[in-house]
Amino acid sequence: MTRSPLTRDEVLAAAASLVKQHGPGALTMRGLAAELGTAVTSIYWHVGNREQLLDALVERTVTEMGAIRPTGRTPVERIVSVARRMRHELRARPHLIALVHERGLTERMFLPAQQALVHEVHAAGLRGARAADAVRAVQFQTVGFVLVERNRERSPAQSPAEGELWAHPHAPASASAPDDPALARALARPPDPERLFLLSVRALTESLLAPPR
Amino acid sequence: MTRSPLTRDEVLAAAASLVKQHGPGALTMRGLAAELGTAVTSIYWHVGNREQLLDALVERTVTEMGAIRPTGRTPVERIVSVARRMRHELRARPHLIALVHERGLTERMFLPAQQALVHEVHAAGLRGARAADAVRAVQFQTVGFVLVERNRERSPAQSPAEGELWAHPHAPASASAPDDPALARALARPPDPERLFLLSVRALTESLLAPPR
DNA sequence: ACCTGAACACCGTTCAAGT
DNA sequence: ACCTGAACACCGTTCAAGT
Repeated sequence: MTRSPLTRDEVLAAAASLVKQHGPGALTMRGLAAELGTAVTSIYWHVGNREQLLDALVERTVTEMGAIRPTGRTPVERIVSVARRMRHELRARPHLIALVHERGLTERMFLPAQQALVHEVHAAGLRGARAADAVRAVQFQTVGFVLVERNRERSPAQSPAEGELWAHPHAPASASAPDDPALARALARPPDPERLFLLSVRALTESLLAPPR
Repeated sequence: MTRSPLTRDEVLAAAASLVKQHGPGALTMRGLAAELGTAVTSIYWHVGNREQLLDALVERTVTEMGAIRPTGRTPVERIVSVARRMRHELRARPHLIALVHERGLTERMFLPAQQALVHEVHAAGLRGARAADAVRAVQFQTVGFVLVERNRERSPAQSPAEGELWAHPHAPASASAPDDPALARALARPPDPERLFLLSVRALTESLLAPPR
C-alpha cells in the first residue's frame, strides 16, 4: 500500500514517543526510521541531524507546559505554590529534564515560572534588583532540586550510601559526629523529597521576603 | 623498545587525563588505547568495560576531594562557608560534575560536606529530624545550584533568553508584569552566580536555623 | 520536492589465539 | 597472567542517484 508522505510533525511525534518511553538514549536515527517505515536518510531531509531533532523536541515540550498560576493567600504560600507546580510539571516529563539538561538548556525550564514569580515577588513588596535576586534564587533552587532528585532516583543503591555512614554512629569514620541518635537515624533513612522540597522552598522564600536588617 | 607492562592505575590515570581535558564524551576505548599505545582489548582486561572504568574514575576523584573544614564565627557563616567550599571543589572539577550526574551518583558529591554540615547544624542547636532536614536542604541546594550553574555555562546563548523576555517591559507578552524598570533591567542582565549562590544559601540557612514559630 | 541505498568513519564488546 | 587482531553489531552522517 502507499504511505502518506512523511512530514516533519510526524517525525517529531515519533521521536517524542520514543524518548518518552525509553529516554533520550533510545532515540537513534535508525530506530526512528524503522518506527516510521522510511529510510534513515529521509529523516535528515525533514528535521536535519539528530542535534536539531532534539532541539525541536525540547522546544515543543517546553511550550506545551504553558504558564503557571499561583495559589494561596500569603505571599510566601503563593511563591511556594509556583515552585511546587513547577516541580510537578517537570517531574511529569522526566525525560525532558534529562534532555534539557544534556543540551545545556536548563534556562528554558525556568520560563513557565518566571513571569509568575516576578508578579508574586513584586506583590510581596520587593523592588528592583532585590526582586530579581529573589526570583532567580527560587528558580535556581527549584530546578536544581529537581535535577538532584531525578538523579538520585536513577541509582537507588549508592555506595557508600548515606545510610552506611550514619547507621553506626560510633564507627571511627564519624568520630567528629555529635551524639544524636535521632539525627543519625534520620540521615540513615532516605529523604522524603516532596517534604524536603516544600520545607526548603518555604525556608528560602521566608528569608527572601523578610525585611532587610 | 619494550613497554613496561600496563597497569590498572596507568589506565585510570590516562582516562582521567582524557576526561579532564575534553570531557566524558571524549573518552573512547579506542582513543584511550591509542593514548596508551596498546590494543583496545587490553583495557578490558585491566578495568572491565567502559561503564566500570567511569565508575572507578568517579570513585577516585571523589575520595581525592577530601573533607571540608568550616570557617567563620556565626553558625550561619560557618554553614555558608561549607556550602561555598563545596561549590568551589565541584567547580574545580567541571567534568566530574557531568560524569557523576550522568551516572546517577549525585549523592557521592554530597559526602565531603555532609559530616561538616552535621557538625555545624548540631552546634547551632538543631537536633534530631530537624537537624537532618537542615543538612539535606543545604546539600540539595548546593549541589542543585552547581548543576544548574554548570549547565547554564555550557550554552551561553539561549533562545528566547531571559533577556529578551524582559528587555522590552511593555511588550504584549509581559502584559501581566509589574511596571518596575529596575527589576526588568536586573533580569535582562545575566546573573552573577557567585553572588546569587551566597545570597541563596545564606537566606536558606538563616531560615533553617531560626527558632520554630 | 521528497525519498532511497550504498558507503564512510566511527563506536563498545566478545572471542579465540597467542606468549 | 597478560596482550593481540579479527569480527560483530551497532552508531550518525554524507552523497549521488532516483522519482
